[in-house]
Amino acid sequence: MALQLLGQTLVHVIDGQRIAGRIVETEAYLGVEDKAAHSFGGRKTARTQTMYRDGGTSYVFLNYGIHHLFNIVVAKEDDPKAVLIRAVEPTEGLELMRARRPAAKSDPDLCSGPGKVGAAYGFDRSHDAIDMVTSDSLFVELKKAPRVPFEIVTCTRVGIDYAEEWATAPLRFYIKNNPHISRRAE
DNA sequence: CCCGTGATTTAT
DNA sequence: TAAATCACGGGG
Repeated sequence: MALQLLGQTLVHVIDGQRIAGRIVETEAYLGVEDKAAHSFGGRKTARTQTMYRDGGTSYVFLNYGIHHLFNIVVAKEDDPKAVLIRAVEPTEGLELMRARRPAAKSDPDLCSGPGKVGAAYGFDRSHDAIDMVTSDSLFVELKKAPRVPFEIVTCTRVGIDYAEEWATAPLRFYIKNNPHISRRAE
């Protein structure tokens, strides 16, 4: 699912204004087996319970006390798998994004990282556990085939060195040569 | 390189 | 109740 989401459009409507962008970088978190996942070992707490919802639910959590990271739950109920949206190529609402991300030095820097996406889209804990299938303010616009074909790079995930053998699992995906990703593999 | 920042989790 | 942890980003 992390692969299918690449190239699709993430939309957030605030006060009738659309913030949108093309998903260019994702990471998969594979539920109870994955030592890097919040739901590893079947952990079900106040924070992680939204990971146990049905696919299409948003999962937003606060990271390092500063950043709201946006994920999409992707499996069936009680199977806590999710995809982290790590980077987006902005397409609509650039002015709103710039206002929310004063530190960004250029447009490609607006959403080139998971914390940046959270800030630019205005996400916080109130955006957690939303059913994106029925929501008219937070959803993914799906296209059957990408307008422009792209190559995908597969590599290891970022910032999970503690996860032992799972730290090297090839579960990060991004669109090759896209200037809006957080960082290149090598 | 180094550090802020604070909810969540896990250890006493 | 206390301490450690952490799916990051910005500034030197």
